[in-house]
Amino acid sequence: MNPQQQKAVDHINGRLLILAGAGSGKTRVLTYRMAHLINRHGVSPKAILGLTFTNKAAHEMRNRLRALVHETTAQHLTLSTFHSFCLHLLRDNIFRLGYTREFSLYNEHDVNRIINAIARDMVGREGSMPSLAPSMELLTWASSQGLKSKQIEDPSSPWHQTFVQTLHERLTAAMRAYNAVDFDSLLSLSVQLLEEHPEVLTAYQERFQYIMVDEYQDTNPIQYRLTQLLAAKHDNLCVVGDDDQSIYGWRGADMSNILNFERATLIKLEQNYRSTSTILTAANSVISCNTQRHDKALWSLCGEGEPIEVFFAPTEVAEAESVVARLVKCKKDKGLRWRDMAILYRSNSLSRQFELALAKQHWQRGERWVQGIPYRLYGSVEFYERREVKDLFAYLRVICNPSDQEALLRVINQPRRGIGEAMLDKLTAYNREHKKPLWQVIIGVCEGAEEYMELRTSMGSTSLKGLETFLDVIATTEEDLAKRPWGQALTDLVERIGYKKAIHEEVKSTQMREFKWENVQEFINAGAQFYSEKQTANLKADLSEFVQQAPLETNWKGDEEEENDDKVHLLTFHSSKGLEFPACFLVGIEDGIIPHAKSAAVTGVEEERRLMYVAITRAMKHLCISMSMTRLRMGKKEVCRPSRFMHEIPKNLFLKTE
DNA sequence: GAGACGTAGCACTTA
DNA sequence: GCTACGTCTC
Repeated sequence: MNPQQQKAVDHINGRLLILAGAGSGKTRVLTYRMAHLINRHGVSPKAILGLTFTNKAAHEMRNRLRALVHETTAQHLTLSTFHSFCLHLLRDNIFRLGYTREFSLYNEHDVNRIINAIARDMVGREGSMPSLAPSMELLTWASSQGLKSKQIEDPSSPWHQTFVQTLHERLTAAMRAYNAVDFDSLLSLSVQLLEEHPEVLTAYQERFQYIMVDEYQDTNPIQYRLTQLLAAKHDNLCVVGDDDQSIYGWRGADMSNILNFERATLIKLEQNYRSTSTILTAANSVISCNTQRHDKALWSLCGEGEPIEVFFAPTEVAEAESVVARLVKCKKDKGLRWRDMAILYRSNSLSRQFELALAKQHWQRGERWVQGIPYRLYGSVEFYERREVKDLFAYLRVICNPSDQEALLRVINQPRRGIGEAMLDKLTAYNREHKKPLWQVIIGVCEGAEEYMELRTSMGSTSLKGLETFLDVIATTEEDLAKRPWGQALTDLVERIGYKKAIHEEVKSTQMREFKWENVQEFINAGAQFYSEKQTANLKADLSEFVQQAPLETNWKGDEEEENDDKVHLLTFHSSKGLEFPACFLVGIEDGIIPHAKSAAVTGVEEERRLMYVAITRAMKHLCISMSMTRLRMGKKEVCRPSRFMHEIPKNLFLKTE
């Protein structure tokens, strides 16, 4: 521990702000501080709460803690993401707000589908749909800020303001009717619950005597309120972050939370243990151009190291090929493994050229020449997001929460069973007009209840049969899950709906088919494993727990397995935060890409500069920055200029190459 | 002929 | 993944 780190560990009471620069040992300080509280001050591990933004950070913290305290002690701390913490809080208490414990958890994609449907209904069947992108953006913003419908503003267009307010109102009503909660309302409902139910708040306040928040610069107003509420009694709130690494303003993070943290002791961690001084000088001089920041400068004892390599390529293809050639050279000359190297870019679309170049490249493995450098592309579709997985989860969602109309519509005709759009329109129109849950409308139609006869007779025999089959699948699966091991019940579900055949018919390439089928198997395995760990008597409670945690679980296969693979990393600047690599290649460093043309108007150039800062500070020893002089955009060749941030790095740090 | 379904074309900031 | 459009089926 350096003196500042030690001070942060020892300072245990009251409000503490730790400004932890990139690579300054932030996680180390946090975990030592937790261990210190337990070992030295006799604090119960159950009284400690650590909130993070990613599962990875939470796992990492617990893992490191295992080395410092007893294994079982480490299990007793609450170390989780904001979202997962709120999920558990709501599971126990959401009944107080009129939802049931089996509520469905929607991700942004689910919500967008609902918004689309509402907008379609508002515009009318015939009317042409305006682009919903601006409205979606405003809605997302509103929910990250915890706004009510009437508080949503769009100064530039009164019409749009009203439109979005109405959308928001109807969306909120729909979510309530579906007994569903999205990622943002996971947080806002938790705050609402704590504010409206003092007995719940008191219980949480009394339990958590020491609260620590990681990546505090990324908190939004709701997360701010949540931490304030939880910490109000004991006031032992320690927040850690780096205002210079605040790169999520566009999704509602409010930097003033860290800039104006009240009544706090301030400790700055400025010694960097990651990078050479050359890399840090470059990073410092870029970030010092920002005005809104706590003043600080990173320094390191890692030595000066190599200069920063810079090159211009004539085209994006040439840029990718040059970068890949340098990877090979790094491996050969510096003895780096593939996994020690990363290609970083501002937007996902830039990855394509590099994937192609990596696949083409020949290199020497041992005695042999082989083609294709192995790589790991971050930000590809998460397991839970894959269509087949999402479909199967949707069946389970319908079983534990039949009000979940989004899930219902997703699988009612998947695989196809003859219920088309026209029929679904009729059903949902009835559901809206008569304010009956869609699920009940379907049951009513199938059973031929009096009030549904008119609707029933208007439907074709194929559609009716399809509905009956669907209801039967749901009922049988529910019975199965209640009395048999889930592994078997889920296998039967997949069999019953003929999913293998459906995949076979729908997907052309053998490789893709196999991939999808593997995902189905993986889904069944996940269910079987959950069942073997749980096995309580209450099916709905268990099933809903299984279903609810899925969207929050981002790494199904586990990071460790992936991290041990020897592969080059390809990732965006955003997803690189918190990581480090011996060699980093920053590509496409051109004006319009970074700073991004669309960003200036939204979150301003300072956030883009912070993003550049984050990217630079990922590099430990070797940093290479590249750009292309031309680039294809929408099929047209355009001339590019180097990013303005390049001019903010002292020239003497550069080594220009071809 | 209505409705279901298959196919082709397009997508371009960041989680 | 979404939309528009052509073809197939009840």
